[in-house]
Amino acid sequence: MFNEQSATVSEPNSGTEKRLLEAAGEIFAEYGYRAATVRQICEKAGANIAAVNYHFGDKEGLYMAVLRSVPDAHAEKYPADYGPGTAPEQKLSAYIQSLLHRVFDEGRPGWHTKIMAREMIEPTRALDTLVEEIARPFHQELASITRELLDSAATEEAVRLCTLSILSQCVYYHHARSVLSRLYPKRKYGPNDIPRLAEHITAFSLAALKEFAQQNGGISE
Amino acid sequence: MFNEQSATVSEPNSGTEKRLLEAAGEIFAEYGYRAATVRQICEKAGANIAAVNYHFGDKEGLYMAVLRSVPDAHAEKYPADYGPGTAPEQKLSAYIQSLLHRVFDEGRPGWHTKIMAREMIEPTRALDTLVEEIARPFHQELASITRELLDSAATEEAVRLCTLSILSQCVYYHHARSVLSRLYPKRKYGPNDIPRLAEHITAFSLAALKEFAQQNGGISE
DNA sequence: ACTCGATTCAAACATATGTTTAATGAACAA
DNA sequence: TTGTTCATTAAACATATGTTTGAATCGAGT
Repeated sequence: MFNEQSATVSEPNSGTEKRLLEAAGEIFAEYGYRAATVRQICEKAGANIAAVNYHFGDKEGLYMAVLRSVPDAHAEKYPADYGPGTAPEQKLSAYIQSLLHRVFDEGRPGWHTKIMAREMIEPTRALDTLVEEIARPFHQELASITRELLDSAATEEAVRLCTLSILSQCVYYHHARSVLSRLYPKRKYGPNDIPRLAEHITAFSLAALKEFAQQNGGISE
Repeated sequence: MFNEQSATVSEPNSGTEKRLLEAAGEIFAEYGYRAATVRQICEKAGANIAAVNYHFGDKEGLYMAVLRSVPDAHAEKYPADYGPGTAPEQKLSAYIQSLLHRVFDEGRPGWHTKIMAREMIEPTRALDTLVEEIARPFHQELASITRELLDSAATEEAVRLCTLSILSQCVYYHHARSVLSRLYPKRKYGPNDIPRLAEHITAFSLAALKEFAQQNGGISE
């Protein structure tokens, strides 16, 4: 068995573990679990090839550790800081802006988004954890905002569909960025466009929700 | 060099090529270019391992041939059949339904959607071809509908953003299906839900577009 | 029946990659 | 000092996978 202690309990090691996690985060996010190689990761971390197996058992152990190691670096970096008395319209705007920042972030919090995007297409055993710890609270937060904006008589299913409609618009610019950059080479759809995109998505979604609210919860079946 | 003739010109071969293309389409769509193995493909096609290299040069040649071999099997299977006099609202509805069918299709036309989804996350050299031959006409078709629904004074950029907003909702249920099935295990979001999803997306998008049209083209900057 | 090109086949080859192993070093306690 | 434990290292190992090779097989034309 490998050194399981140091993976969970922080110890005064020589930092190899930390460097390994850091390097693995970048590599996994950029190349995906399968395409990323332990040699690549170890080289970037300045560690020996056997370091991964020694510290994390195997490649999958390292992957899981990476996901566990970032208990959500995003929330503190791009907080959707609305108070309890804020109007739901402003909450939505803040939420969308925050999510777009997260989506376009290239640094550490960006890992989660990129890795999640890959897990969607090519799920690994880590997906269950990711869904429960990250996706579900994220969905629920937006769902509560949507519920406020819809009529109180709105079905849970209507709330859910609208939530997904809003969410999909935000993540699309990340998912489809390789296609968009080829379709519209002049428009970059990069981090600089966040304000413009956020404004559009917010207006688009608010308009739809307002209309639905007037219709008493929209397509309640 | 390999037998390049038979890859382009149809000849009375013993069908190995055709079976190879068929098998490769499924495997590539399911596992992605990288994870798919030529042994897997050859086994499914009932061909020898060397068949791929003989008929297509290498694995990438087979991949390209697969993409080239389906000049769009979808259009004939799920036509968005609206005439020239149709109201734009109905065009949008038909377009969304058609796209959802395409997205959820498991058979041959479904290849394109699945492969495109993978190319978005992990682009190969085939992406440029895919974008020009498939994504661009598809985007433009929806853009023309959006343009009709928006005010005539709408910016091209506004049209583009709204088009992407609509498109994103449709593809999201495919992209995120692994996450959605875990988030809401009771709701399947499978082929059976196409009518419901289409109705929601159409209503959501139409409501937003109507509002934008009243505002004279929405967020024209 | 024979020939020749195209096709198929089993086997080998080369490489990439995750993993293991045995040796070495470093820090520290007895 | 000596011995023990943890960490690191280079090398080897096992496997998977794309590709190549040379022989065998098939089919059409003469």
